[in-house]
Amino acid sequence: MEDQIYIYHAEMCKMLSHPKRLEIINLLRDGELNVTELSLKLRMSPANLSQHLALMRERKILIARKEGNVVYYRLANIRFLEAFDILREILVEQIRQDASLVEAVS
Amino acid sequence: MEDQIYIYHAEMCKMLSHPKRLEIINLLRDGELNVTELSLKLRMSPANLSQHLALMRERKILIARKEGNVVYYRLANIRFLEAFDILREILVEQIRQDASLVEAVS
DNA sequence: ACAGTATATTAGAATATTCTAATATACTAA
DNA sequence: TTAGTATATTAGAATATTCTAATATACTGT
Repeated sequence: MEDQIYIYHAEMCKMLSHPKRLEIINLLRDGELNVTELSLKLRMSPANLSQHLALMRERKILIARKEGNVVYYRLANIRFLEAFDILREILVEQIRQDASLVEAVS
Repeated sequence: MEDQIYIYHAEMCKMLSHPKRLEIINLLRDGELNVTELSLKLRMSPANLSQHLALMRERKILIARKEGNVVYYRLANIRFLEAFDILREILVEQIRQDASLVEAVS
């Protein structure tokens, strides 16, 4: 079924549909970080973070590497950053347009 | 708040997180289509389609143009297709890798 | 004004997602 | 072996999303 590819595609997008998961992707832009480091930077509990990381691991957005007691995460594919960046650019453009609309009215 | 941009970004991704909405974006790749046309191609009820279109309009992913009785939709920004295409490429790559893994094992 | 067509909206049930809190597992070092 | 640290898992309540079915609105042609 051709439909199936859209279902997979949507599932991948779902993984990008949470502010903290997006922030995780952005934090891992320059390389790997462990769970404690991520937890501090994201200002969220390790338990909750761990749930998001598990999802992203399952959907092959992240790869985990265990070293002793510590688990390091990195992006499974650098191209996720391309998609991330394009969407953010579109967003910034839209916000800018909305702002200048408000300008024009006031 | 810097967090706010991640929230907007996630909301945009949410709009891409449904198979039918992704198919809508792909169908509008080459220009506009009206609701009846979309409804036929997507094999979904006009009522349900209309709900998805409304969401995508609100989030400025689509633009509607009314001509008499008929409403034509088009992409608000062609760059959504760039994001769409990159994610699909990543996906196809992943599926291909999984397939060759199955090969290797069997 | 009326019937027919195109699209939109609403209500509400079914399902999915997300969080917090509690508990479990894996490892390290004393 | 025991205590401490890092990470993961589970249960379950709160919230959000999605669908179907019914109804509403807007327009066209007669």
